[in-house]
Amino acid sequence: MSEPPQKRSKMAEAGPSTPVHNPYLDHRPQNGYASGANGVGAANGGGKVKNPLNGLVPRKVSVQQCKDIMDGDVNPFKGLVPFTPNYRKILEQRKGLPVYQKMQEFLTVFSENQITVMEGQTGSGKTTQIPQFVCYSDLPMLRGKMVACTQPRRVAAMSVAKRVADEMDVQLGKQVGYSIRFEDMTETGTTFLKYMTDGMLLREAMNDPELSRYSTIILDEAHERTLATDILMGLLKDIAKNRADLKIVVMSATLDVGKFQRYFGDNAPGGLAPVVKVSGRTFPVETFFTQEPETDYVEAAIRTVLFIHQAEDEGDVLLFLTGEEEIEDACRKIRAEGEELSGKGMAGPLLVVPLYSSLPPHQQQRIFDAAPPPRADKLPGRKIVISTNIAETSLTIDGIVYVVDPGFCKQKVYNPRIRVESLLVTPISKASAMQRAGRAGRTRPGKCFRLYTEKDFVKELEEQTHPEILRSNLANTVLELIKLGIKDLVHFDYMDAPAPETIMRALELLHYLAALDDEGGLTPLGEIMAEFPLDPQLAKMLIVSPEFGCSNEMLSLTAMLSVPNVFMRPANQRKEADMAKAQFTHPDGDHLTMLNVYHAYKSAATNEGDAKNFCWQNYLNARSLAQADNVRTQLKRSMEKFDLELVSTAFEDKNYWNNIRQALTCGFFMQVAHKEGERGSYLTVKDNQVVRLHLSCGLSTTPEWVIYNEFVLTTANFIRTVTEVRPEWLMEYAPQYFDPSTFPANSETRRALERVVKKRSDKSGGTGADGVEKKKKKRKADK
DNA sequence: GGGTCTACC
Repeated sequence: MSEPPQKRSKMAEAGPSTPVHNPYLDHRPQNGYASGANGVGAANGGGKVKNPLNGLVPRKVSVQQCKDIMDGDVNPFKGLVPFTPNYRKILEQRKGLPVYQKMQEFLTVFSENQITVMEGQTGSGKTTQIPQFVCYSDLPMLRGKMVACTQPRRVAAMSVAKRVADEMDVQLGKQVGYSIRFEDMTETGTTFLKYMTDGMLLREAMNDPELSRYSTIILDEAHERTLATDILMGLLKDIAKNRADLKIVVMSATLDVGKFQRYFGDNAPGGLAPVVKVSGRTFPVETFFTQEPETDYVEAAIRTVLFIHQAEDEGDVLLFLTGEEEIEDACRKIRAEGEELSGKGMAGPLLVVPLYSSLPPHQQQRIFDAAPPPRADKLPGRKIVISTNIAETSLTIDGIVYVVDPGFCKQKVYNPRIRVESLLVTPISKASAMQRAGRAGRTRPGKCFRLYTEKDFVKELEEQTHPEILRSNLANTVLELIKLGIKDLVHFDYMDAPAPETIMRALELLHYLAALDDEGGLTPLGEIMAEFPLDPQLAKMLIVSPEFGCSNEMLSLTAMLSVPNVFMRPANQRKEADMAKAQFTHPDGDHLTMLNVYHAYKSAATNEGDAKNFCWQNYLNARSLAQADNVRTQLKRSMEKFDLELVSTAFEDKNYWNNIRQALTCGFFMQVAHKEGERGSYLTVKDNQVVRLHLSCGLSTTPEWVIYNEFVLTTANFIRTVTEVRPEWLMEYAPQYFDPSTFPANSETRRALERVVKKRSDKSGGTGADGVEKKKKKRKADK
């Protein structure tokens, strides 16, 4: 073996604390590293093999020292066992990645700064390589620390961790692992590089506000600006002030890296955090615009796809549309037109494949099928994928050469004034348009057809998509922030601050749910609510449910309400699907129907095959139900953790369903609508929005008072997943919210509430104690 | 008559 690396290190010589030997290595036995079977002594055959880490000073490791580790004979992270041939094969590939050329620059910036911004285009290799460079330099294992790298998506966290484990020649779940909801593939004391979802790191911060187990935190895909990443950025900026030992790397793909530099540059020279840029490895994409704006983008898109099929060279097409119905419709039309063209001998055969998230996995897989072979007359076959935004970031399809971009997508928007989150078809941003175009150049040069004018692109499209934090109801986020110890939510250092009204709405909700006290701190109930991975309303109804003797049922219901819709309704079998649903329908409300479905599923599904069969026969989404079951298990563990009783009322008891509806009321009393007039029209309480019951609603009558799970804004205002409630419950469990004197005089809602007050005082001669308290006493008395 | 972008805990 060559001379000890530190003698060659210019970097180490430059540092003030250049040691003769590495002081950190003296601590190995204490911090659990290199002990037992993985230990240095176990594999090095009597100390003849030198540890490549000897003499390295964490965070002052030079590029040469890094390369010595990578090119060495033994794996210093795995008990000095020799590297495998596979390791060397992958290493050669790694050396070809653009980011490898930036190792020197990255290590220098990383060594000298607390916060580093990394701009890397797709295909640069930053997601796999930068965390490894950080590990070589940071050497977290020598101090019992970890490097975290966050991802917006679970699959990414899993697949990248697997790849990096291979690259580092270690077993996944040992030195390199991942942590996502439902799955922790890490080993305490062994794992030093952990890929995880951003939401998972945020959860960890709730119990470890300094994130003290990490020496470096890498936020990847920060340009996506997920809610969790945005909150983490604010937190990390704050934590970094108190933890000089914490390093932060923010990785982004877009050109708008200046915003990250400014945000993280408070203490940097010129107010800009240092940036390292690395280009990607993609092929050029030629972009075309229309001359005139299109009036009907779906029609224009279909026309363009057929034009490409007839006029362009071989290569698959990706068309972006906004939703399931639009996509299925376009698929049918393109298939029909394609067959006609093919029949006339004007074009080759087509394979048209839809892609959206609610599609069952085996159908999603079809996007990877090969294009049909050419016909006898040599006209090439072609695959057309018609997709939602899922193909923009989450799924990559190789072989796409042509992208058709009508310029729209469905986006969540939140209106705090009426407290409604809805999906709207909106123009995409420039950044999104660039991302879509890039999908054409992954395997060879491609073309992107934009169905809007260049002028509109330049003048009308926003630079970036509005970050999620500006488009969401923040009830959940605000609860998390308070749990994280953030006192002043309005002045928290957001990269983009949400509207104060949005925060106010969240605080108001939490206050009414009794999660917050008058000083804005968490109540004991609020503390528990924050621990549940649920919206506050759902958490509340679950936590109070033991008082109503129905916590087993509420576990099932909250799980069902936390997963995508379980009812399937294929376009050509709507009648059959509706009939199947009717078997489960409870006349008093959709929440109760969902519970019926869950119970039927559980009794039918004793094994996986039966479960799938039951779902198939009843037009139910097997994936959703399996997910609900998974969620339920997790929630049940939380219930047990907080000693919340798991109880049921006997099914024969006349209060079985009422108890469930009352617990529901405790969580959702702010989502109540009151019937106005006889034409099936409702008015939401306080916000006074005119709404109608959604078509999917299974109520047998139109009750005077209903609780709804969702407000949907499509062709009109609808409320979805609706259950009848009694006004007595509203006034008993949410006396403040339903105090008649807080409603406008002469409003129909106020008069209805006053009638209830009168009826109650006639009956009992008084108002009585707080509802939940009374209920508690009643249950105690029952025992 | 009317019906679900994508993720995450």
